[in-house]
Amino acid sequence: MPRPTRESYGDQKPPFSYIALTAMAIWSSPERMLPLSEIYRFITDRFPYYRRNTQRWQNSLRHNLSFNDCFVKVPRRPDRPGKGAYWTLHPQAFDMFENGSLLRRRKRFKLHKGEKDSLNAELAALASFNRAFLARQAGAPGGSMHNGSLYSPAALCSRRSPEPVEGPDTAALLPAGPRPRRAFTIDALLEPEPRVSPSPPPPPPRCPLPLPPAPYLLAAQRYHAELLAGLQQSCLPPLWTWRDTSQFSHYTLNS
DNA sequence: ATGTGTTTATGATTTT
DNA sequence: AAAATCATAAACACAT
Repeated sequence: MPRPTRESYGDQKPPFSYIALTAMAIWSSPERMLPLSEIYRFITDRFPYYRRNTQRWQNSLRHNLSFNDCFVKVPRRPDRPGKGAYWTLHPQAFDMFENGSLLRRRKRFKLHKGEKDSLNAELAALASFNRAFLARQAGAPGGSMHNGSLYSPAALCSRRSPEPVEGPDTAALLPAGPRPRRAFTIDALLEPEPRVSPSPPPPPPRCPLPLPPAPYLLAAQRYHAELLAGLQQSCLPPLWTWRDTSQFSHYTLNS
């Protein structure tokens, strides 16, 4: 029998759409979000078919990322420099595949105008937020950061900001859902955390400085934490589980 | 220059 | 048959 483990499809094209492949990649990552290059890598690592043809399928993949509302482009955290943005799945997009099987998509995921606008406002706010952070950081000497989870204490939050951080201050919420979410505005993010969840499991430990703790950095981290919380809440009971890529039936929700 | 993203267009395939 | 989904190409902007 054809060895059933490891890179099973060989040179055959796997029966997954690009949307499915991308969803796998994103969902297999610990943070549920990946930059483009790592999505590529996930696919080529597991499916030899895609080791050739590059340029072709990668173009298609990029097309899918920007065209489909189920994929959300999240700006990089300023303390995580790198090439592109991160891509994640929209919290409401988990029922895209019927029964959770990645083989065939059940319904198209399309956001309505208002929802899309809200989300875009959020992301734009975060982007300008990050820009302001970086600008400020550039203006302040001293702190040579870059070291894993740097929390460069000084160097930020020094004097008045030379440029008024101004982003869309629409009180945008991640659309709909019974999910209680905090408004994502710069002001809201800069405020002290209003006790989000009973168990605060922020992997990056917050610095307990009461007064001037790198507000931008904290806010960006807070944003990511909330995004993750939203994702996990949406899909927690059924988590992606697959042991191996050898059988597509393993690519199901909750198995 | 190259990697990322966005967008429009066209044809194939699948679902209903 | 019509509609939805999917694949591919291609033009373009933007940033590094």
